[in-house]
Amino acid sequence: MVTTSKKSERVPSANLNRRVERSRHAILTTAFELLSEGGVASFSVDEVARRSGVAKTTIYRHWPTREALVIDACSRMIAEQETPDTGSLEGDVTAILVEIAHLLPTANWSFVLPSIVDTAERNPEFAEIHSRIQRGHAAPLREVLQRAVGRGELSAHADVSTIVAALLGPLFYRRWFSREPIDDPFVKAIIKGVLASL
Amino acid sequence: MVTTSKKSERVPSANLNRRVERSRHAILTTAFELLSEGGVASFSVDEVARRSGVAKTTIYRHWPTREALVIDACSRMIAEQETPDTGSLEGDVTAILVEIAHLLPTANWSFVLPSIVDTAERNPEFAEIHSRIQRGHAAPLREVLQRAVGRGELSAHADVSTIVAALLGPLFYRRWFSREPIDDPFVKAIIKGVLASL
DNA sequence: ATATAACGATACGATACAGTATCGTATCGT
DNA sequence: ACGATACGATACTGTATCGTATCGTTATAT
Repeated sequence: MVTTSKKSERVPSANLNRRVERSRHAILTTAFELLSEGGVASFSVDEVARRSGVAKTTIYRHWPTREALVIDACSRMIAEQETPDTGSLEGDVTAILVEIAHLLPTANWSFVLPSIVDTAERNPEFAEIHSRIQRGHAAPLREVLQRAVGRGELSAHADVSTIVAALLGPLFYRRWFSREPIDDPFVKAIIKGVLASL
Repeated sequence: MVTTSKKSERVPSANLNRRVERSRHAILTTAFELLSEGGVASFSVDEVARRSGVAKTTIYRHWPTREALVIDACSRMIAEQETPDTGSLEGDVTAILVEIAHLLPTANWSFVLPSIVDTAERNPEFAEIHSRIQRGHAAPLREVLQRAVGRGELSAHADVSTIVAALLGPLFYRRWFSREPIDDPFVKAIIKGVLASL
């Protein structure tokens, strides 16, 4: 996105303007907020302009279409999660799932994700974003599982994808489908069940 | 919805008109189709009128608002599923999950459900519909689990809700989140894992 | 055969939204 | 200080939608 040029001395601003940065930030922040509240469907450029105080003209100076802005805002919603290293598979998995269980009812992205999933059902661009978000969620689990294989704690034949689904699936199910609370006993029961059957 | 009156002889039509029935059916069929294609957000009464050939005026004679029509159409999307009785818990659970695994990538409701989930996140009426759909999905599982408890095949202390989440969660996860195929080996692996840890 | 109810066609008002155009002003880098 | 650039305000076009109003036509039950 950053303009690169061979003759960097005549470029108006090698590092972006402060004003531009301010505008973009204000717009994106409001876009986040709006997405969290109403999802992708009810997102409108006019409303972003109203709330952010930035003129609609300026928004269209930075993003060519509404679609582009929504996609940009969604892309920055990917939850970066740290990968724990407790030494044991059970410890790692527990740390990850407890963290997710804590985020699921509160984090902003958990309110927007259904909207993205829905849109992704018919829109390839959103399918791509969704895929990236998804990989982000599963990445720490995949890593600790691979490590467990390396330590010999887990069979090299174990199907990591299946285990991830068995661990994350029930939590996601409770958040968006059965809408039951995701408390500690539940998380522990899921972990115990999955690890016991390996 | 059916009009009941004490003086049934003076009522214009005790059993509804054929015309009314035809109109309602044409409208609902088109509404289904439209929902399957674009979800709740992109659903419009004008489009239903265009496709069904039924005048918009007529649609509003039967449903007071767009909202009411969408809700009615969604309500009829609940998948009725039969409860198997193979004699063993594993047999019953397998029958149910294989059936769901087969429906998930194909059934109409699977394309609309994300949209309903998303809408339910902010709209109580849709939350209610979603809840009914959800109970419908889980009902057969709950029943065979209860039966297993009755037979002594399953401890009376077993947490049925947790087991349902452990079984359905991974399948739903693959359909809408990781978007991986839900093949027979996967389903079997999930069932084996859950039942083994009881 | 006829009255009643349902229907179709069309037009309408109100609102929301995407995206563009214009023009004057404020801010930035130098 | 000054020129380039970004910004704000406003207005505008075009479209989509909801929901209503009107009125003539058709199907229905009896």
